[in-house]
This record gives sequence, structure tokens and C-alpha cells, in this order.
Amino acid sequence: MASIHKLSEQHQGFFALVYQVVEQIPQGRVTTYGAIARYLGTGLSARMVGWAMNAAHSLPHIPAHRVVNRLGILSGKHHFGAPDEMELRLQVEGVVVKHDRVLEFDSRFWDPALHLSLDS
DNA sequence: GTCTTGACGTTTA
DNA sequence: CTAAACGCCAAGA
Repeated sequence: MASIHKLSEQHQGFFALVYQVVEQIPQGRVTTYGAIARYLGTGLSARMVGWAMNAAHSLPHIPAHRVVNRLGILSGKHHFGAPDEMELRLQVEGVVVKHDRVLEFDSRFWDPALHLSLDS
């Protein structure tokens, strides 16, 4: 019985890292795929974050609508139940969205590295 | 094993 | 603004 499933651990570890960051995004704030990838370690590419989010779609407590691309564009809106759901969810949290883009994105941006300084 | 696709990012034209 | 290319890493065919 020397069989092991180490692969599963790595698999979950990858998703878990992304989830932990996304979960901690404050309401009314947004972050980018690249910022998360950089926080986890430059070894990961921003694409992997988006890919993890696709899997996170099954999880109810993952505010995927708070994750946008570096331009503040709701690149993942088409992956929600309705194409306007992502935009709507942001609006109700106080984030102004216009033409699929977050207004004052620089001000709304929340960097995961910032949470590092305050939390252990 | 190879090839394509992808909720990205940056650069160049 | 669009379009193309490169880098990045994993999944699916």
C-alpha cells in the first residue's frame, strides 16, 4: 500500500492560497489577479489565479466579483449566472462600475500585501 | 507524449 | 482604441 495522494495536497494548496486571499478582500474593495499572484509568489502567473477562481465558482463564500484585472475591468462577468451579476454585486457594495469598468479603481484597489502588515 | 485554451500582464506597433 | 506577441502554469482533448 505504498500509494499516496500527495498530488491532492498540492492541488488543494494552490486553490487554498488563492481562496484565503480572496476571502479577506474587504467589502467595497477590489483586487487584481496579478496582485494575488504576486502575493503568493511571482512563480505563479496571474492566469493561474483566474483559473483557480473558475474552480472557486463552486464555493459560495468566495467573492469572485471583487477580483478584476489590472485595468479594473470585470473580465469574469461572463462566468457568473448572469452577465450583469458581477457588476450588480459590486454596485451594492458601494463600488461604482461603468461600462464594465471600476471607477476610481486606484482608490478601490486592495492589495493583499497590505493585509500582511496588519495580520499575522 | 503534443497541442490548444484560459476570469492575466506587459510590451510593441 | 485594436491587434499581435511573449511569458507564465495547469487542465483537457
